[in-house]
Amino acid sequence: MAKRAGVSQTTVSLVLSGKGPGRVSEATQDAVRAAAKELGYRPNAAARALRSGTASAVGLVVRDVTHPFFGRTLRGAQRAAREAGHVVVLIDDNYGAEGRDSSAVALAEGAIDGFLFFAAKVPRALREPGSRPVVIVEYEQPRIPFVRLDVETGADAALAHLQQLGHREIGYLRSRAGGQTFDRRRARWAAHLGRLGIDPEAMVVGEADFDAPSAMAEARRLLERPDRPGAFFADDDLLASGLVAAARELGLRVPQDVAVVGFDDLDVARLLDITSVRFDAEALGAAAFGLLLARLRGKRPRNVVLPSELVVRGSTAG
Amino acid sequence: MAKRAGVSQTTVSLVLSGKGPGRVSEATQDAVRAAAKELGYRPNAAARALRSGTASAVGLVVRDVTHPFFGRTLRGAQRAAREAGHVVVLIDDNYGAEGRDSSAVALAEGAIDGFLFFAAKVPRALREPGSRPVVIVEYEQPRIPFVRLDVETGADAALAHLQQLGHREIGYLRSRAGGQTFDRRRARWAAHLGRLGIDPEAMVVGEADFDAPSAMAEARRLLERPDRPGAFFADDDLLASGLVAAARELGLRVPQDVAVVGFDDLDVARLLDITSVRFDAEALGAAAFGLLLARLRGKRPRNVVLPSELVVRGSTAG
DNA sequence: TTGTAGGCGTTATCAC
DNA sequence: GTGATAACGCCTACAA
Repeated sequence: MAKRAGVSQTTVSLVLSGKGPGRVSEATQDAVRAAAKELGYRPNAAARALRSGTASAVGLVVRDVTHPFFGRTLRGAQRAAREAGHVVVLIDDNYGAEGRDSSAVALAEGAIDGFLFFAAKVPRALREPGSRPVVIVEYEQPRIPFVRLDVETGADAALAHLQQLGHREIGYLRSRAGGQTFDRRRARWAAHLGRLGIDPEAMVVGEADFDAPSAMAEARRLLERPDRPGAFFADDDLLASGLVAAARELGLRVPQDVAVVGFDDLDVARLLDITSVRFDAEALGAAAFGLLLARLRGKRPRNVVLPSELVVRGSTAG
Repeated sequence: MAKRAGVSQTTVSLVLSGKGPGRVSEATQDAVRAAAKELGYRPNAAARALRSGTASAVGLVVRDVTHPFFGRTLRGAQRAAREAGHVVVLIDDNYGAEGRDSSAVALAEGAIDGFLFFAAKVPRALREPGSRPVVIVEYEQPRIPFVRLDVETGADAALAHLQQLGHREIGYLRSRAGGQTFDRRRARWAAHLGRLGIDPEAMVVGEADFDAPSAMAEARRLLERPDRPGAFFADDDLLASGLVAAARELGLRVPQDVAVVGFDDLDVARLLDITSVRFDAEALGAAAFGLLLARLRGKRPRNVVLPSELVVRGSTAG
């Protein structure tokens, strides 16, 4: 024990947990800190968690850690967590059909103070009263605080932009992985076409996974259809990139033959010069952690909706 | 306590920690499990960690969570960890100059069994005897087990491929973030040029961050130089993508005017049709966790070097 | 096959 | 301003 070095034990706890000032003399505090440093002593987090009932750790459940947008969100959450002295435990359920409590969630009881669900449904076990607080990102469920992006405004801006360029018919490359955020994009697209008197059901629509081979293959299929429209709306920049890359392969000119808009403003959108609806992913992650922290402190935080911004590039307005 | 429901307490521990068979009767086991489920009881991980000295959690320290290659590595590590009943705690030091112990490392004492360092230097505090086990990924330090990629063979294959296409002079777009893995790439490039009697110091070389704006800006600068060589070697596919995108902007034909090779076989390499040295990122992460697990079990595992594969695409052999 | 008792390292309460 | 003491929930002898 480090107390050997100085004099006491309670005092060590007081000093090292930041409750020294006002209770422990400056001299003693310095002595304790010096001894701790010398012995390389660190308070045991497990013991602290057990005794205090709070672990300074939050779990982050995500469906796909490999998506670039998530990486940025993760960074935002992780930074905010660190600033608050918390740690982030990662749980990748890889689109797993874990209707019941994920094993990791179970595993972490007592070692995790609360959960952030990223675009994933909260299992029943965590919805019961008395269970740990939860915040959802990019998803909504009754009675659970959430942070999400204003995809509606973003989608409307993108669609209006296409209309302004003279496009009436707009195809759609959707994400195979469903989710509320994509449902919202689809709803705006359908509403937009509806206003123009076009039946969305009759439109050219495809579906792909979030990876280049899948996106390109599906994009090729769509672009080769004889009824291919002059513009495409994609759930995400990876999918939009598939469209642009496939168009080039097929010898179609972008934007003259096909215009494309995507979402998220990923690096790939800049590289392929794709018009995109931008969101601040880091802010999303940080806001999510902020809400969870507030909940952990017993507050009832207000939900957050972050704005979007349309970034026009060569894939629409060459 | 769940023991209320059935009969005992020791028994609950035995059953729920999987040590029931052979010590506890089937009937009692079932009763315990039923009661636990009914009460929604979960063993407290903090108490378990305190008592047993093992937390079933590993820390993963990384310099940049947003890099796509890391996302895949993370998935591999996380999956392997979950299969072994462990959890991954993420620590993003964002290229931070944390020479001393990162606060997160300190924070996690007693709640983390060991560390995985991804392309990051291990702080002194963790190198001292008696501290928690560490495994390094894509980096080497004396006396610390590691997993890394065979970048040398990959680089040689890429350089030989360019030579075969008739390229003698090869420019280089480097990563601004240093690291052993990039030093190795550079060494092979320099050796290759040296063998051809070319001074690497006199070659066209640039440096950029791992993001599209930075890569494209630097690529533009390199491609506009009058002494621009006919081929470029890039530390990574993001940087290679910057070269290809900039070349297109400048009206240069790829691969006729500029050939480009990158590393990692990221999605962006497929989208931009870039020749790349592929590695299995998930296997890297899984192997790293495997080594750490072995160390946690008191073994002295053998280091791992994973192979590479050159994927030839249109950026070199159109 | 099951129960009892002690202690892991902290923090909180209460005396001094 | 500082020190003793109990308890957080679990695991592991050891006893029954």
